[in-house]
Amino acid sequence: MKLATWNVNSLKVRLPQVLDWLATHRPDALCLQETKLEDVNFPVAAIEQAGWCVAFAGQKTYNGVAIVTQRPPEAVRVGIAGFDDAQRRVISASVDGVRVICVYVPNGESVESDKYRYKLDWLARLHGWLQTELQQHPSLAVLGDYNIAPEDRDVYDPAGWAGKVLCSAPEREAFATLLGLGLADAFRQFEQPERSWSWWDYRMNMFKRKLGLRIDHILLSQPLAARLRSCTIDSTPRAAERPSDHAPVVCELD
DNA sequence: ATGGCTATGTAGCATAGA
Repeated sequence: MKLATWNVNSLKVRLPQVLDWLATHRPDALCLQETKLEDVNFPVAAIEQAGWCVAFAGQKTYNGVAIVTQRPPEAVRVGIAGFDDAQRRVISASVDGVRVICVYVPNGESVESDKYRYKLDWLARLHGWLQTELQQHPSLAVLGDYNIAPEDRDVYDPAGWAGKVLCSAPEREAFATLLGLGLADAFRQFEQPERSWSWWDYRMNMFKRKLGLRIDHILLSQPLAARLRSCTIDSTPRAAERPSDHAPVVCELD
């Protein structure tokens, strides 16, 4: 079984790249973030004509999440239960016995921003909800753009980013608290190349200079972690014409 | 060099991303 996540930064712009990537990699589920499309404008027909199923929850201009699957997704839910969030950042579905949760964690803007407070509150609500979800769904995968670089080795310039949004201690503690639920960071279950990133700023030729952050993650509950065989970041789409600033992260399970 | 790109909404720039 293959699971993946990709912040596409506008599905309207990136749809051809997404369809190409799906055809090449044939995941059982691909979680998308930042679709930036209202549901009425979501390209359901194009995705279904390519042979895929899709569940989605979007809004105008910002945010928006989706799960593309080979087989019809079951028990689709939008959002975090008990949290009336106007921003479309979470969608979940059951796929072949696995509960797949697609998350787009708030960016936070800067540690001084109100958006940073929202981010930390949002992460606390995610944590509380996942606790109950894990009880109901032992085989649980949480994939998405977490907007957190968990450790200094996930940052091209740890000293320069120290204490900044994406790297601040409260954010890293929130991430560690998610791992404390018994979830494993799939990427770190293996030896990986040093300086592995999932996001590169569009500016200053950061991709060509190999300067980025690892902020997109796949977290797996223990039953799924026991089936984990690989986890990689596919940086090839980042080198394409008009790329997303994020790369897909992929894991394979027995 | 607190800029630098890219996308959206909407019609010359503002907001947001990270």
